[in-house]
Amino acid sequence: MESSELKKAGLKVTLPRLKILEILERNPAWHMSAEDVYKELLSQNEEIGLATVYRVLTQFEAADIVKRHQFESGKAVFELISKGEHDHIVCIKTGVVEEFHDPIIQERIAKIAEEHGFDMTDYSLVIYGISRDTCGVR
Amino acid sequence: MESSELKKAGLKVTLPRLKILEILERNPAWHMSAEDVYKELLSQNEEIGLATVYRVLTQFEAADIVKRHQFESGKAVFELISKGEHDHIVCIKTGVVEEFHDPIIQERIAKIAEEHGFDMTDYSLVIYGISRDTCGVR
DNA sequence: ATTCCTGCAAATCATTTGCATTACC
DNA sequence: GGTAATGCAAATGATTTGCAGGAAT
Repeated sequence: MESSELKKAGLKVTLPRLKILEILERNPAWHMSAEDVYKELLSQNEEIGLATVYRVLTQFEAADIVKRHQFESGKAVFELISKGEHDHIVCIKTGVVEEFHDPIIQERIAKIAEEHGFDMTDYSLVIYGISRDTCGVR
Repeated sequence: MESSELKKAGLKVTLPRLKILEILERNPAWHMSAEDVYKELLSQNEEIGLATVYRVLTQFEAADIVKRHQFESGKAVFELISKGEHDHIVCIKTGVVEEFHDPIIQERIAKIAEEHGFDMTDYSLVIYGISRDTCGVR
């Protein structure tokens, strides 16, 4: 049950938090903005304010339940952390997001941080391009 | 002379544009936000509005004179493109930005884009961490 | 002269916050 | 019942835009 995840994070189990968690789990492929989550709630006739969505997502981030990404679009998107580490490749036309994982890159990144005398806390790698599949060919 | 760069981009040669270009060139190590540039202008007693700074930086971006980066800080930072390609390593305590360049990573990135059927237009790689040098040890 | 550029103030967008009310344990 | 969470509206911070006046070619 999902409520245990919330308790473990020291968050009271409330309807908004459960609903938002459920929406994120139902959209495994998609990286959702706060607005996206809010619209989804509206379409389910849930009376949850946008401010609450922001608050909950921020709490989830602090609790390592979701990860916040800043792609080029200006608005932050969130995804569940549950699935293992991965990076992103984003279509600049359609917004489609795919994921990848490359041990060679990760190893190099760790080495570079070390060489620069940094204790790495995180990194962000996003490839931007045009998906030949979904954008038709030219 | 810098004015040729502006003309080539189809931009009229004006005082604000020259001043901003000069400031970016004088701060080679630093990645400046619009606000940073604006403050620097003020300290030089230049009567240039913040809106103009934003407009000029956006035009420079479109003309491939500068690159816009969205680090985690919430505000965009800009740097001259002139220097070759490089990626960034950012100290989350001090905001210090260092640069690096790794052909192995770039090669892998190109390959990954290819494998996913993307025509890569760009990518963004930022390492976050704590700089042992500038943050003292603990 | 014409067209493009600038400054200012007001507008917009994403996100955050204050406060009175409500829901959990 | 008491504390923490929510909804709403107003506040904030970064960036953009409308418009009238000014500069560059």
